[in-house]
Amino acid sequence: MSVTIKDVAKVANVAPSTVSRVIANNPRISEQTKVKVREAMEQLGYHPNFIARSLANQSTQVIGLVTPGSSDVFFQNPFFPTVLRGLNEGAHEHQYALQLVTGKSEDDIYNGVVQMVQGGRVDGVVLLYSKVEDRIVTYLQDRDFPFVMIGKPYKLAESITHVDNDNVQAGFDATEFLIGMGHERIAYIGGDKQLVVTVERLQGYKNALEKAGIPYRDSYTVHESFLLEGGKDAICALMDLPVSDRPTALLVTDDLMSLGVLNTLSELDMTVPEDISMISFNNVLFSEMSRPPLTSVDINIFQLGFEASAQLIKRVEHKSEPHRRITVPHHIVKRFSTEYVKK
Amino acid sequence: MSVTIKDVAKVANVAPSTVSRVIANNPRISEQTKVKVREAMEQLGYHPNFIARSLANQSTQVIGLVTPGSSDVFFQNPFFPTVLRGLNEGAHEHQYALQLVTGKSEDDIYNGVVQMVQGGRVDGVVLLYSKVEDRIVTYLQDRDFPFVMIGKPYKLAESITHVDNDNVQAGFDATEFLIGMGHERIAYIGGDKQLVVTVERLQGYKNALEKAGIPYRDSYTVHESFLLEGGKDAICALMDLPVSDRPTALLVTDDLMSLGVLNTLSELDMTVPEDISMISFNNVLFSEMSRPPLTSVDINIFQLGFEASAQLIKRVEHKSEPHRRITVPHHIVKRFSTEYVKK
DNA sequence: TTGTATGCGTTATCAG
DNA sequence: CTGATAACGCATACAA
Repeated sequence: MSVTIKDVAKVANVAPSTVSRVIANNPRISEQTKVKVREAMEQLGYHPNFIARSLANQSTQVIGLVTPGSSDVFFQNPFFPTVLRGLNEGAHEHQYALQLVTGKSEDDIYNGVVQMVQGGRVDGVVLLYSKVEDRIVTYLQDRDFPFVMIGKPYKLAESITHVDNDNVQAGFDATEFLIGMGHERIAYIGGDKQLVVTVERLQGYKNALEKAGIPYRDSYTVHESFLLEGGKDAICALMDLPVSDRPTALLVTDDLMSLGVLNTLSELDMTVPEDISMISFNNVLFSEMSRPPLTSVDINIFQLGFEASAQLIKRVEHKSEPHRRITVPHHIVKRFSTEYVKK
Repeated sequence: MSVTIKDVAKVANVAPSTVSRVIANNPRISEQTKVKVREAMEQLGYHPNFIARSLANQSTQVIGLVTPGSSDVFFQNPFFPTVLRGLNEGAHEHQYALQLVTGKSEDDIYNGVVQMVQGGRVDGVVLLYSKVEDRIVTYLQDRDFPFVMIGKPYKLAESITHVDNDNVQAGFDATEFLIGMGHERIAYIGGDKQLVVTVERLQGYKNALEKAGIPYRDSYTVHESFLLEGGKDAICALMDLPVSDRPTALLVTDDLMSLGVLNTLSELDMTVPEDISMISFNNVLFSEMSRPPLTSVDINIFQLGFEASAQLIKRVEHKSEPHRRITVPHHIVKRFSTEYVKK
C-alpha cells in the first residue's frame, strides 16, 4: 500500500488531522510542527490521495471535455489539437486535469456525460461545439451543473457562459477584405448549416455585400459538410459559369475545406490567386503549408480553449458567477491566396 | 446532495449493502429484491458515485495519457488525434475513461505523472512516445505501476509492454518499393535522431539498399526535427547536385515533413513525381490532400492507440500478465508521388 | 439470501 | 495551536 496521512502522522508524532492541516497550509499550525510534518512527508515520500480528497471535498479538480457526436471527424480537424492545447493550459494554471468523454454515437456521449456528472468524476464540463437542440445542454442546465460552451449557444445565450468569436463580424471582415481588393463576384463556401458558426459567417458575408451595394446571389452560396471533398460539384458548377459571371473570389469557412477546394480548382486548371482569390478561416497550421499559403481569418483557437477552461474553473469555484459571453478577437492573416482583381 | 445508495436502500426497504450488491449484480441476491432495488434506483434517478467507488475499490477506471515534453508540437501532428481516437475506443470498450497529463515543460509533465500515479487518479498510463533515457519510464518501472508505451522502448524492451510497428521492415519496404520502380539514387529525410523510430526506419532503408547492391551514401541522409520547415537547406543542397548525381527519389519519414519538402521542391521548380519521386510515412489525412497526393506507408495509427489501451487494461486487471510486444502491421498506400524512374 | 460493521484516505467540526 | 471523531459514498468480510 502507499503511504497515507496516518503514516506521516505517526512518524511526526502528531494527529492525522494535523497533517491534513499542514497540507492545506493552515495558518493556525505552528511553523515548528509544519516543519516537522513536512520532514516526515519528505522522508516517507508521501503524496496526497486525490480520490480520498475528492470524496471528502466533493470536488475532483477535473474538467470533462465533451466532443461532438462525430468525434472522428472532429478529431481530424486541426481545430481540435489547438483548442485542446488552450484548454490544457488554462486548466493547468489552476491545477485542474482534463478528462475526455468517450463514445462513438451521440447516445454514447450523452451517457458518458451523465456518468461523469452524476458519478462525480468532474467538477465541470466544457462543450467543444455548439449544436442545435442539444440534449446535453438541457441536461446540464436542468441539474444546474457548471459548464461552458465553445461557440455560440443555439438559444438562451444569456444563461450559458460561452466563449466565442464574433463570427458575424469575422465573416464581414473577410468579405470586406476581398471587396477592398476590388472583388465583386464573391462566392461563399460554408460548412454544415446546422452549425451556428456557418450561419453567422454567412450573415456577415451578406452584411458586407449589402454595405458595398453588391447584390446577394443565392447561386453564389454553397453549403457542404466540413469535409475535405467539400463541395467539389458545387465548385465545378461555379467555375463552369461564363467568365463574366464567374466568381473572382471565394470565401471558405474552414481551412480543411479550403484544401479540398484548392485541389478541385487545381484539377480544373485554375490557379490561385491568379485566376481566383480565396480567403479562408481558422488559420490552422495547414493554411500556411498549402500552396499557395492561404490568407485566413485567425480566430485564435488556442485562446478559445484557454478562456473556456479559465471561465469554467471560475464558475466551479464561485457558483454564483453571472453567466457571460467571452468574445475572442480575430484577425486576418494575409498570405498569398488573395490578390487584387484584374480588370 | 445527490442520491446515494442509502436513499435507495430506504426506498427499497433493504440494507445499503444489498443495494451495492445489486449494482455489482451479485448472483447471491434474489431476482425479486434485485427488481425491487432497481425500481427504487430508477425512481430516485440513482447514479453510482465513482469517486466513492474508486476509494473503496482502489481503482478508478481511468487511464492517464502522457504526451512528450513538446506537447505543442506533438498535438499539431495529425498523428495525435488519430492515436487518441484509437485509445478512446479501446478504453471505451472496457468502460475506462481517458485523462490527460497536462504540462508545458518536461518537468511539469513528470510531476503531473507523479501526481496522477501517487494520487491514485489513474489505474495505468499510456506513454504516447518513446524517448531515449526517460525519467518517467524509470519512475513507473520502479513503482511497478502499469503502463504501456506506444513505440519501441529505448531499452529493456522485454520488460515493457509496448505497441509498435516494425519500423525497420517499414523502412525496408518503402525503400524497396522505390527500388522496384527503378530508383537507385534514393535519399533519406528523417526526423529527430533521438527518436527510436527514426533510427529504425533508417536501418530498414540501409538494409534495402544493401540487398539491392546499392551503396549507402552519407550525403543522402538528412536528419531534421519533425517540423514543417524540415530540412529546407538540406533539400536545396541535394537538389543542387549535378543531375547525374541528384537523387531521383526521396524517402521522408513523416507526412508533415513531407508537406514541407513538397513546398521546398516547388520553390525549386521541381515537380513530383516527374522530376523526383517521394514516399512518405504515416498516411495521415493530409497525405491524401496534398498535391500530388502522397504515396505513404500507412502505419495504422488508430490501431496503435486501440491496442495500447486494450493492453494497458489487460495489465491493470491482471497484474501478472507477461510483458509483450504488439506489432501493428503497415502497408504502402500508393498514390501519385511515386513514378518509375525515367531512363 | 440479506444485514451489520468496518475500512478506503481525506477533510472538517468540535472540543480542549 | 492541536487532537478526537464523524462524515464523504461505497464495497466487503463476517454474521445471521
